[in-house]
Amino acid sequence: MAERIYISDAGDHVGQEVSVQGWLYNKRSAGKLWFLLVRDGTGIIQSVVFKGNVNEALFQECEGITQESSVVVTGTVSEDKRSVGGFELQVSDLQVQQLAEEYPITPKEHGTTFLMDHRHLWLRSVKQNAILRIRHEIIRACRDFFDGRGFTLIDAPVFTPNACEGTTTLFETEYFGSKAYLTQSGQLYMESGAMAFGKVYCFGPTFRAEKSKTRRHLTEFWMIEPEVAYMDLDGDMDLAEDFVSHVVQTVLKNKQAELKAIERDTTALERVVKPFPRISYDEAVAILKKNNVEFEDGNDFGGTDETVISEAFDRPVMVHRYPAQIKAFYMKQDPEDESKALCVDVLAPEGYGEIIGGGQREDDLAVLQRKIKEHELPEEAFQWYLDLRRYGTVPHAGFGMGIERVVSWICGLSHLREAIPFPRLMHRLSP
RNA sequence: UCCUCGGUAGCUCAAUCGGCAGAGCGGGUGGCUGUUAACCACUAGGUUGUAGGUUCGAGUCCUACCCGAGGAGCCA
Repeated sequence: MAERIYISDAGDHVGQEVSVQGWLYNKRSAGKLWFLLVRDGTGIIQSVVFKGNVNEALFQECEGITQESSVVVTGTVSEDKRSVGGFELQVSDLQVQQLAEEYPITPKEHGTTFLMDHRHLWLRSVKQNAILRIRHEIIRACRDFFDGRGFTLIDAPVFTPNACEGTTTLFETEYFGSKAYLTQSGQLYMESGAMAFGKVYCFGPTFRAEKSKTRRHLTEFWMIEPEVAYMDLDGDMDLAEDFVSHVVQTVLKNKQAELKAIERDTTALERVVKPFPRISYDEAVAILKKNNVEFEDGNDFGGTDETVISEAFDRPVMVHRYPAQIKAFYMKQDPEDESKALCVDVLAPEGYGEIIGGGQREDDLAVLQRKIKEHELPEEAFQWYLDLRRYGTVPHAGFGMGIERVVSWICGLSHLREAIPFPRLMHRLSP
């Protein structure tokens, strides 16, 4: 009985008879030869069926095997430069588990709507496979980073009773006769966690009912949010640049094959090492003015503004101290300039825009109560949050990083929808 | 919500001034001992998003609607 192996390990079995359990990716014929490209999720191996080596019935069967039929191929592993991947299988036996129906995704071009309609099958293709493996590596690097620094994972709830940043972008749902909302951030809960554990983070899905149809938005996306007690804005920026450079360098180290599969030029990624430039909002506005961008001082930056600012630097740039007016109620005001908030956005290079938003939180009870009133938020719903300022309040800070935006940036994707297995967009709820 | 663009074979697209609805891929049949999205020959495949209208004649022009894509705003 031939040993069952994964295609990624084929190089360790040259000269041995092994079997591979997978699916037919593509096939070609040349008279008395069949070239079956078999994939098993770990790779693709060319399996050569020579008429003289197998019985007539098996050779005949090759003709009928359709794309994506599930097959178990047995043969001897050999090294061959003519084969993509360098190894191939000289087939001695082949079993068809199931003869697939006509497969909709052919090796030729398709439009994105069609591919998105078949997302459950599209995941099988080489590029999508590579992207999602990189996503996995990014997530692992994120967790390793915080786990290795003594952070405790504190899971935030998905159902929430109130908004943390306005109500227009919340998904509302019925909850035993009252209303609940799907979370748009775990931050308020992380602040609670930081007061209990010192250093915490959460990682989970968040939801925004923004009616935005752009390549940078999903209605459901994954966010990792650290929060640290006794940390100020500078410490927050130190943490962010350590974090981002660790994630990028880890992917570069461990996922070269996948980056090559998606044809990502990694020279810009190799420059992502600390320190990152830190500029104030006012300095960022000056960059826009210098580049003749029409911009009204005091506004938030748009997508093209962010691109212009980030193009002034060769690595991610941290923009801090935005006008307090355009930021959320929980942001602490800069004691040296009350009109500014102690916040920071990290802008990725190459036009990928904001990947991180965070800052130091307001830790004074009276100020927070006043802000909640000013933002016309229901104070009732925030009593538990205000308790954090009543019982041992301390300076604290944190940030949120959108995983898909980072995947999109590291992979060089043109759209966020390929950065998550099953994207949820304004016009896309299935598959 | 607003702006722009689009909807033709299973898929990707073409169709000149309003004049016979076409190609590649995929499917089917046959051929080939080293193919790399193989190739060669033959073949089947259509209610042109929907509903009206103009016209001798509409994929093409007009009206309304439906669906989608990109962008704006907003954000990670």
